[in-house]
Amino acid sequence: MDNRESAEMYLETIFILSEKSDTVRKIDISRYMGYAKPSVTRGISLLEKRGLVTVDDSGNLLLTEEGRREAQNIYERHTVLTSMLASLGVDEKIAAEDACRIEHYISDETFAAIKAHMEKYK
Amino acid sequence: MDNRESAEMYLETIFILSEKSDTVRKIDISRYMGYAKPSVTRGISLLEKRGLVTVDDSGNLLLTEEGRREAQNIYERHTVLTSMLASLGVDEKIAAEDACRIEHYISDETFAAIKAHMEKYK
DNA sequence: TATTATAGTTAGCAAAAGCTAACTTGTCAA
DNA sequence: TTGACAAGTTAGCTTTTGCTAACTATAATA
Repeated sequence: MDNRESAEMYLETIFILSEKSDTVRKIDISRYMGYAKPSVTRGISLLEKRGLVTVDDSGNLLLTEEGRREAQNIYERHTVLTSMLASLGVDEKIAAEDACRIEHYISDETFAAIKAHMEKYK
Repeated sequence: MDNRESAEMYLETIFILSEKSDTVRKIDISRYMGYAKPSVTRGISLLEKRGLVTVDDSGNLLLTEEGRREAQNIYERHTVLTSMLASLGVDEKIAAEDACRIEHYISDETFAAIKAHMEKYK
């Protein structure tokens, strides 16, 4: 959770699954990400400690306000980067895969520049 | 050395230092990367095992043909990505830092698309 | 009620890649 | 020749983040 890729992927996954269903449990994360249950247990508990996620009595995951903000940021990076790559002619699937990796590594400044560029030319 | 970022950074560093000086030792890598000597000892030995680097009797590092090819690839990614970001208006220094991170994570296809795009508009 | 399935946890392993402490070795100067 | 510094190695620690094995607890079903 130091280079934050892992934490960001958990957040993004919670966010994505929340859009599709009104309840998201750890097992859903586990299946979606292809991770073993104990990995998810720990991953989520780290997010809880950071105040980004809460878990209610029924085991439903909820993003806190800060968690939601972060998740949305990452998801936006994902979509903008994917469409940027696709606009360069990269195959849609590969574009999404690459976006999914680099979304964690670019600075705010770089992302802002890419986003501005995409808005200008769309 | 699994997501290959680390190995690629060692290769790239050897390549860059080779351009500036005709001998490159582990201590030079250590200073350039800001890593402790034992980290470099291990990093380089993994590259040796993979046949990407050799070390001569005087302790000079030499890229093998394959090592050189890989190092050059990464370095090219670095330069192309940096100028791509710079062309979007990202500050030169930040562009280089970001390029240095994402150069390890984009697919060949994506890199080819970016490179083609840059060549077209330069 | 007893059984079984599902969700989740605990304990502990593994790999990668950084680190420090402390050692060896070789070279060069006094 | 001796002493000291510089380069490199060895041993072993640390963190992150995946994993499996085995457990618990809850809920549904026979």
